[in-house]
Amino acid sequence: MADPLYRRIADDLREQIDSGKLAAGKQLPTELELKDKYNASRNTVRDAIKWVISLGLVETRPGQGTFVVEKRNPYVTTLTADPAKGAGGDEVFDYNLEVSKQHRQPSNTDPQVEMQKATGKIAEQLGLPENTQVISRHQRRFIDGTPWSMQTSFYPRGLAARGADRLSDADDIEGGAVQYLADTLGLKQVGYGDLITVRTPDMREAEFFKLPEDGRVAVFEVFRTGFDQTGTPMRLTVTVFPTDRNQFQVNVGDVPQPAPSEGNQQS
Amino acid sequence: MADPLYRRIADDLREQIDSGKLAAGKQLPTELELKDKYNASRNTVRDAIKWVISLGLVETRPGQGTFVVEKRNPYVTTLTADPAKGAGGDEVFDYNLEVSKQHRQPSNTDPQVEMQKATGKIAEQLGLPENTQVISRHQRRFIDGTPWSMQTSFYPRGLAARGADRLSDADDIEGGAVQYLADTLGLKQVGYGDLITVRTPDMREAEFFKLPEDGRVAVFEVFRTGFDQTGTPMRLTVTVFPTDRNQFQVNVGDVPQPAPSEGNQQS
DNA sequence: GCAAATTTGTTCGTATGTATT
DNA sequence: CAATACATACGAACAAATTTG
Repeated sequence: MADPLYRRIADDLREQIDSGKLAAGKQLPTELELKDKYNASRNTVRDAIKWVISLGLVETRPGQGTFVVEKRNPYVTTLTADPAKGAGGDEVFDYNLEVSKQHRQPSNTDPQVEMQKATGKIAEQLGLPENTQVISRHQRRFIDGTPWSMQTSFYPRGLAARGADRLSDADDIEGGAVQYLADTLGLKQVGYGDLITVRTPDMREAEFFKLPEDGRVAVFEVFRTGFDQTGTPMRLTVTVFPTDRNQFQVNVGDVPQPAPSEGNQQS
Repeated sequence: MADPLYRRIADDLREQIDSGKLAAGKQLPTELELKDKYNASRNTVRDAIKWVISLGLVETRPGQGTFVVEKRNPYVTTLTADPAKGAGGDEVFDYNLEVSKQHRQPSNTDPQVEMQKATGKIAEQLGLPENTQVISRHQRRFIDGTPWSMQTSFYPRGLAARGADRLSDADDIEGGAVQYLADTLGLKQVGYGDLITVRTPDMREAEFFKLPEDGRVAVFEVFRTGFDQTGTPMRLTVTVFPTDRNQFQVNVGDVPQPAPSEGNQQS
């Protein structure tokens, strides 16, 4: 019991939440009530609450109170493409299809297209010199109306110059960009590599996903590099997903059909 | 300037770190110095520091000061097995091999073997009724001496009864458990599925990985379910990795040899 | 090895501001 | 508009960890 007071209070709150005595969505006693209950000052009680906030167990709403966080129903993205569709089909199409299969309603914004200079990681993954012009296509996606992911695809600008000019259009590309590149330039994506990382969200991401500004909810950042038949990177897709509502599935070899995780709930 | 004072101070500190004016590993001014610099109280300065801590930019060390965090060199785990080795070879062997390839020194503890009752997710993934006896084999791994992952594999107890009794031994299984099961029982792992999730670490994990106790550094939890030739789950491996020093690579189709990310550094 | 100085950690009190009901 | 509840801010004192002389 050498632990500081605010930690002991926090541990007691945590125990009540873990045991289900304080159910998800329920309101905790107010700061003033807790102050009396634990014979502590209001500041100490607030320190205890900050601790359990940091553990991701509760959240405070100004003027309302402190509430036990509700677990979200995670959406599972399968990174290993269905062989039937070839390696890494259309992102948007796949996405809408997969989400529907989990009986949830997908939607997405129109692509926002920009010309940019490739820097750092983008140039590196695409195998281009720094500051080469690239086409950037950005899209935001929702599931059942809640923001789910932000995606930006980068293509070497040379592809548009060589005839794939619709890459620069701010419209969805029917059948997907990969199929379009195969049709117009004979450029086939024969494989891709995904690099999965986790970091704190930046301000734009926190705003879009409605995450707390202090970065306590991390985001996945997935870098997908697609390769053509010559082994050259043909595109890089960077997708950001909040870790509190997303999971990934990777299947290798023979995996029985109803994948072990489907429309599930986290422990 | 409607922003509260502690946020303005925090933003100023953040800017100095992002711009490199405060380099990684360097010490920030002390709380008393910052208090003078910003004409704020010590408590307000401390609130500002707590904010940048939450953003993962700095850390405080009692008695020493506040320091800009050093980025870790991430270790990249490839989840899609090399086809040459068959689907999902030996975990330990693969691990040591892969780590060596990234020119870093792997090590791991001896397995800690226990008999347990399958509950919740474990029973579900293994396709067993709740409270069925399972063999649990737990191991901890290090890279260059720093703790890197905690892994627990669960096998239906029936496998040991049917002749694979070394599953219950607290020793490394030469050539890997998957190979051992193939040799003794003719049970071949023909495929596996990985489910990648992120959550806050529990106390044991925080202690082992030396993570801050308040859960601001999340962990990956990867569930790997292995299937035999009949499509039956033969084992479940749950591995926990801190997100601040781990990344995952998934390759599908033809991906050129020097994988795009190798011994790299995060942006 | 110890004592002093430095620096962050904990706890209280108090006052006022802002958001919501 | 009033009441309630969390947010911001300051001041103060003592504790604990670490470094330094």
